Amino acid sequence: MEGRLRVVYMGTPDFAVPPLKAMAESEICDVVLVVTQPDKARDRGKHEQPTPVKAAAAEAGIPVSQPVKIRGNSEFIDELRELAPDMIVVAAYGQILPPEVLDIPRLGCVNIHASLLPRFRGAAPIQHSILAGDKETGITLMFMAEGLDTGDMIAKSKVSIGNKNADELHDVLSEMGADLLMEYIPRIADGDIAPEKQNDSRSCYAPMLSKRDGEIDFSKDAAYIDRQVRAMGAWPGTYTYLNGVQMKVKSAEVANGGTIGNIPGTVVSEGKDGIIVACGRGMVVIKEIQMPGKRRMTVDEFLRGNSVELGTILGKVEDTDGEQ
RNA sequence: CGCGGAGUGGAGCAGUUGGCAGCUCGUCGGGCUCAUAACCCGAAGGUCGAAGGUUCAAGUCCUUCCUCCGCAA
Repeated sequence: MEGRLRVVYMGTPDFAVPPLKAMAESEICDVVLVVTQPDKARDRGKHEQPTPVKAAAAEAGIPVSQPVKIRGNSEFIDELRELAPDMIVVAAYGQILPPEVLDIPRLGCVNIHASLLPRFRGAAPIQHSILAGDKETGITLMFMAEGLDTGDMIAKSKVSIGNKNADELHDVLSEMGADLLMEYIPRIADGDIAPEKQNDSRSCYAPMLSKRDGEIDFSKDAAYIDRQVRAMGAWPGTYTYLNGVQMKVKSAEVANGGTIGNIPGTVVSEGKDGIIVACGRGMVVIKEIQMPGKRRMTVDEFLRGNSVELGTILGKVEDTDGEQ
């Protein structure tokens, strides 16, 4: 390949930061513009905060653009066209790119997706791969098409899931994404690739998660709850209710023994190792929790100053709360 | 100025209408026991987040500030 590639980078959350940094430090391309979602008022205090990608771009001295909406925004699309990028690289940007944008770069639009496509197209592939109980997941580098994560695949990189939670997997995948991207940028420029179509019949979706996806249903299988706790990670996090008060479950796993006969959610044992709770099938031991206004702590710590009666049933108190 | 909770020995908590600062666990010492995360006896360890104010007297009431956290996004 000849000279440096002109690249426009689109991304928003932490996941998209390592690839941006890798490109910014690279000799093979110039990131001429970073596109990220508009700042939003978030967190306690409600102050507007830059997206992680914006912060990283600022540090690297790269100009940033934050269109509220790209589709139908001819002004912004013209701007992109004038930049004449060789390639647009996208990682968890948060907006669907319209066809006019996909056609702009000479070498195409390349997306870094955190799953082994065609499995788990969509917004939350990492979480869903854990929740589904998959043994492995990975990164797929692909060309973007009009559909949601349906484009031709350029390369994949795999990782075993094991007992990793979503946060750990996120960090690993994010770095893998950066590595895979840097490995393939020159090859894409030289045409040294063999894009592969996705087998649509084997695809499935990983829809965006909501807060409610974090509520534990103890009537489920203990193994499922174990996966749920790992899948939800820092956000949305898993929770249940202890005597009517929300209790975040930060860490839990399947407990040995398969006692039956208890109502799901019943606390059957408590001690240094955690609180053991009956599930629809099997039991889980809750090891780390967080109560409102309190910091995250181990169950051992919690029990020093609080007591949980055996037989207490965890879960939402049935009352007039007519929300569903 | 989005709503709200919390800062008390190493850890987690209690502390009533202001009146000697407590509990559980841990730590250290000793004892019992074939033995133990068990049990018994004893000890150390706290400027009660910071500063100011009210009071004979403030962990407790008032003011300001700092830190942590839940909801909401």
